[in-house]
Amino acid sequence: MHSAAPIHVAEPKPENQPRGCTNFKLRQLLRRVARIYDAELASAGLKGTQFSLLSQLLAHGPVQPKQLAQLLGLEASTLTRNVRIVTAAGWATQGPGADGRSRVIEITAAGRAKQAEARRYWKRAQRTLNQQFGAGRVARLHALIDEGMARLVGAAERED
Amino acid sequence: MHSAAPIHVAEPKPENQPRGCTNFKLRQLLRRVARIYDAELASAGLKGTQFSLLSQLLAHGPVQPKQLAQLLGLEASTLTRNVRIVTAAGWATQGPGADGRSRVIEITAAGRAKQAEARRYWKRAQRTLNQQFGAGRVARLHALIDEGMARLVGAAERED
DNA sequence: CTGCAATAGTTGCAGATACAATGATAGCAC
DNA sequence: GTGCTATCATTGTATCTGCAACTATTGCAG
Repeated sequence: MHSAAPIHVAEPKPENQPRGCTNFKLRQLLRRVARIYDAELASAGLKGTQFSLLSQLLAHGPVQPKQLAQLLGLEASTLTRNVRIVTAAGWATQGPGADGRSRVIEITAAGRAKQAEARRYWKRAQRTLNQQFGAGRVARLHALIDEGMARLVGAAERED
Repeated sequence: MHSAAPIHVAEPKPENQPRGCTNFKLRQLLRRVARIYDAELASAGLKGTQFSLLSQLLAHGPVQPKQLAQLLGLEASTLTRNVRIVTAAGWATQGPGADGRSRVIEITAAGRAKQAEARRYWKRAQRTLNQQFGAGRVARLHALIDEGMARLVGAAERED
């Protein structure tokens, strides 16, 4: 795509020179995938991002916003707003941190219950995706993402 | 399917039971990747999505919103708003369609110029990604997405 | 022709996301 | 202890996204 003139005659070997826009392809895929998860998670009244947030809070215990943002790979400003939503729903609380500037975010009992409830629907969504996308492909996709993300993170850190 | 290529390594046969949340992983990756593209495209005053939209308009000529939404894999309502932005910028126009309900969207001369300008920055972004993520990995990612998307689309169509 | 279902697009609402700017502290040099 | 700088969080602004509801047309059955 993204070619003014789509004249590529024969598919060149998909080897070391990627064709097309990775950003666009990823975006398209994410939209489809997110739809599957959101459709299931809606039964628990959650969005995929909120489920991820609660899961991360559950796994890491009380945590500082900055650290949580890093765990989720989000901008701090985005995290502020995402946390506000789950806090308003009563699934998490925000208290003062050790430091006067900082805060501590913690999952509540209601949050744990909601995460547990949603987890069932999440599993259904993951099963649906595995079945439609192909379980082997999903596994290879995960591996590719894990490898590539590590490199992107490394490159970004070297920039600082 | 990249089996026609020289066998580099014996794929360490990934498990057929993927671990982790595909939705979350994709989201994380997209955020990092989009950042690379958006940083470059900002030099042309464009976002990645806008570049995709212009490129699609360029490649397909005057097109109906519904069809354009399908090409981009977007909801019709999302397309309405995205088109509004590029229209406001003077990069596209919306006229009445053959049908009284429908419309026709078309790229303008300014839009072509902008896309051409942005294309240079897009290339830089893609090169940066290839270099950081690994060109081979990007190629494999594309292949995986292409295969998987076809299956997701097929499954979605069977649901209607 | 009338009424009703189907189709195309838009709007209302909610949320996700980032960058830039701002506020509020904290740390440190002197 | 005063002032500069670094750190952490939030707010302002803009965009992207989808679902549900609504509007405007069209097509068609009766």
